[in-house]
Amino acid sequence: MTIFNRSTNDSHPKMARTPKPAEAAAPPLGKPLKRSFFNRSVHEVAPDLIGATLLVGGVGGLIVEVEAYHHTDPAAHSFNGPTPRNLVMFGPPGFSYVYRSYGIHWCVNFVCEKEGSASAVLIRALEPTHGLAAMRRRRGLEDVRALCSGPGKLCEALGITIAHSALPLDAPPVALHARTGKAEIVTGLRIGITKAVDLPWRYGLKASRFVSKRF
DNA sequence: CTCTTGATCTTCT
DNA sequence: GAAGATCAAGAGC
Repeated sequence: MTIFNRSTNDSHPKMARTPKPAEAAAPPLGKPLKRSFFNRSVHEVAPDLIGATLLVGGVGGLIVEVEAYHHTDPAAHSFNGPTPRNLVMFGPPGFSYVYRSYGIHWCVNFVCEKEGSASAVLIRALEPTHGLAAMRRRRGLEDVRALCSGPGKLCEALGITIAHSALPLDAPPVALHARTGKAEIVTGLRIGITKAVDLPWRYGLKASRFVSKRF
C-alpha cells in the first residue's frame, strides 16, 4: 500500500522533497546572541527577542511572545527589593531567572539592563522548531500548538527547572539566535497579573498561532 | 467560544 | 496565613 508521508500536521505538497525523518526541517538560525545583547533597556530587548530562537539542550523554537518587567513596576518580582528568590534579577544582564509559579510550574526570564536595575523579560510562548519529539514526550501531547503556548508549558517542553536559573544565556546548555529578517511586533496588556495591569508591556509576533492568548 | 475551579507549594509578611 | 508573571478540565452558552 502506498500511503507515503501521510503526516497529520504541516503537510504541504511542495514539501515532498527529501525523505524526511519524523520531523520537518528547522529553519536556518540567525547569528548567536551575545550576553551584551541584554545590556540595555528591557523595552528594547523585549521586542528584539520576538522572532529569535531559544534552544535548551538543542530543543526549542522561535520566541513569539514575551513580557517586560522592571524594578519600578509594581508587577515585577523585584519591585520590593532583593530577596533570595529574585536575587539573580539584581545581578548582571544576560542570565536566566527561573521561578516557581503557583507551586506547580516553572517560568523563565532573561535578565536585562545594567547590574542592579533588576529588570527582566518573561518568555511566554515559542513556536516549536527544534526537538519536537522531545517536547511532545515531556508534555505528553501531540498538538504542536499546545506544546509551548504559555510560560509554564514552554519550560516543561524544554525541560527548564530551577536548575536552569542563573545560567548565562550565551553558553551551553542555553543558546539564543537572533531573528533573521524583520518581524512585525504587536503589543498588549500583560497576562495574569493583578498589579500595574494597564501597562502595555506584552510583546508578540503579529498573527502568530503559537501565542498563549490572542493579542 | 467564555467562564469557573481545583491542583499545589514557595515566598514573604 | 495569603497571594501568586499558570494550566487543564469541565460547565454553560
